Amino acid sequence: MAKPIPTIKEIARKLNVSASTVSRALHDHPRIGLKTKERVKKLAGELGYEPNSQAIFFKQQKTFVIGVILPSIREEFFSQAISGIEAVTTQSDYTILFAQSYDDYKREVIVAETMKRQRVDGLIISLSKETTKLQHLEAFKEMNIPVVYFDRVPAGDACHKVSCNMKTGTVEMIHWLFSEGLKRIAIINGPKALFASKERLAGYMEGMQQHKLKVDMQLVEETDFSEDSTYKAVSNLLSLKKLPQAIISFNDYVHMDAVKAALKKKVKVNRDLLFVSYSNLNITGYTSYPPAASIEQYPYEQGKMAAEILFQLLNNKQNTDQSYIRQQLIPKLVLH
Amino acid sequence: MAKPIPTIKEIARKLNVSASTVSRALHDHPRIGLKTKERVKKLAGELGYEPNSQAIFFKQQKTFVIGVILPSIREEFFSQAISGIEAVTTQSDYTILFAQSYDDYKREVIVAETMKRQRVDGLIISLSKETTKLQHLEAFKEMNIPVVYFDRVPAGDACHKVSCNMKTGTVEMIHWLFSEGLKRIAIINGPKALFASKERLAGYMEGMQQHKLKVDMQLVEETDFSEDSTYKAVSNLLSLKKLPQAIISFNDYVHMDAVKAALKKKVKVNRDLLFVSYSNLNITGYTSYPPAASIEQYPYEQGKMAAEILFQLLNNKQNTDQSYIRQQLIPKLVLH
DNA sequence: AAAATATGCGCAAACGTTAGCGCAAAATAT
DNA sequence: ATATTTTGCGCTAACGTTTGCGCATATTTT
Repeated sequence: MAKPIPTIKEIARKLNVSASTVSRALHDHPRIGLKTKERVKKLAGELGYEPNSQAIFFKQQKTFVIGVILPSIREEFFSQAISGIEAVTTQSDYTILFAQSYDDYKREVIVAETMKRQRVDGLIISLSKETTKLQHLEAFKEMNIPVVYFDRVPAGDACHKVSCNMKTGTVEMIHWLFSEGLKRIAIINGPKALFASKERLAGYMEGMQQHKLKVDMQLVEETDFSEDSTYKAVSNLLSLKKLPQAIISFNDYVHMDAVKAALKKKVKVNRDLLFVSYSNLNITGYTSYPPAASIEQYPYEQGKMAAEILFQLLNNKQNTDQSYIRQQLIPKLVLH
Repeated sequence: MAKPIPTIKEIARKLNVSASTVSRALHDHPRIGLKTKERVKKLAGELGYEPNSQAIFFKQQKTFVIGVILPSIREEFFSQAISGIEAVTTQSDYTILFAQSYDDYKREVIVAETMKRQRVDGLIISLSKETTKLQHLEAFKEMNIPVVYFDRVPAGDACHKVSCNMKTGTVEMIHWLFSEGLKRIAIINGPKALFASKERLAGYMEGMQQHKLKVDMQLVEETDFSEDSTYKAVSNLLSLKKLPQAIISFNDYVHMDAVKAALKKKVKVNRDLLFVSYSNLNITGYTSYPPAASIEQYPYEQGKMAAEILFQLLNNKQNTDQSYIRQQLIPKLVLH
């Protein structure tokens, strides 16, 4: 019943040869005779032999597995990103050990440790929004396991990372809004701690200043991404004496909640008040009020690039070159 | 520079004790003296020792990894399902080896083989829509690796599976449509090969017959899930002499494309023609024309149940009981 | 015919960890 | 004081695979 999983040893025993001969025969080693090779391969086929990667990788101190930690796969942004990663790993016969942090720092630490124990060959991670300390990830460096961050990346320079330059993107957005004649531009930003929020804010400031528009901090709101929090932000903006003419939402999800809130307040969306956003997700195409413009952040490409950088690091094991790779994608403003 | 990854051996050497003592000390084995335990744990902490799961699992012939193969994580249904799976695996210190088939049979075969080589302890899979042969998965059984199917399950009885009873759900849907006074009910079904399509069709037939509505096969269309294909299906339905009063779409994605098509044809969606669907995804809440009713298929719960069944099988390794576990969830009709 | 080379295969060690067994010394019971 | 138990630890083998080395036998070159 519980048929034993066929091993090289078993094949060797049945064929009265040594395990090394079987191993070499299966790998077409030149020093093994043709007849022996055939006998081995035939039996291996019949038995349905599958090499035990666990054993091989254990011996080689390599797993051919890379860890991927994302905040939440339910977000289209991340599900596209992981597909980009997968596109690269598949080509190199790597597999993905997957976990979500659910934007929970503690969980991120736990799953990171699990992956460390599993001896992933490398790690690709997009940080949880709570994450400020990086010890759990520094530990990978000490074990010589390369880590590549993407999208939600740490601020410092001492890491490999891929991200979109949201500052540039935001400046471009402001340009466009200005060219449409809109001057009172509000922004619903993410939590201040997020690097992504800082970038957006910096871009907002710069864009406004480039057009000699004075920055009114009443127009800068914040959301923790919950629907309630976004609702509050919209309420605040709509209760200003001088109403904003445009609202930039942190991403398409915030955008959708913001529109929902505005509709409740009887705002004529995209007529009285223009809504624009980041991410450019497919789903907004199905909604009643897609953003008038959205900044494409290329999640698939970001994932792909992160994976490519990781493989570059894996193949440069000698690590002669200690510099850090930092790639920035130029986001694109997409008009709808 | 390339600091060696700390091992038990290294700790043993530095402390002048044997490797077995270190191993036992770290596991709080009663036969190890208190002082020794402390010395070992202290050094292990300083060195940042992490047990090498690869080695342990190799020895134990167990990986504490389960494979998960899904058609596409971009679909909210599957991203919810994997979260359900993860909720269970986390509790048991298992990790997820993840891959997508992209609804491509060949890819499904390839990733299944990779997982076999990686010696996953078990596999959870939702079949690609192209999959009709199951040899690549039968191979797992021969290696005594349990396989649990969910949602897109094989038709036969000889497997463990979790799914929603879409026949019941469809009958219920017809009941409701009938109670709303609608009698000419069309359905845009999925590819005939899919078990899910067969179930829906069976439910459709039964529902119609229960209300003495004659089944007009002109009202039964089919889509391969591409936007074009769905567009064609809608066109066909709208060119019938007697127009349908309601359209049941295979899922919410088909529904959204169907609505898009209908709008192009100047149909007053949900007024002249009622659109209903399956899946009850969150995103439809943000769309202009959410389905008037949708059948909740509990993806999170399906994933969770599949994982629970898998663990049940893993813990019953003796496999005394050779029966197959088949769970059916009762779908719920949600009105919008 | 002897020497050099090529061919075909086995032996043994190694990767990191665990667990059964055994052995000495210390502690307890007789 | 002797017998028994307990405590603390080391030795060894094992998991499946790969690989350097070595040893025959077979083939080719002088």
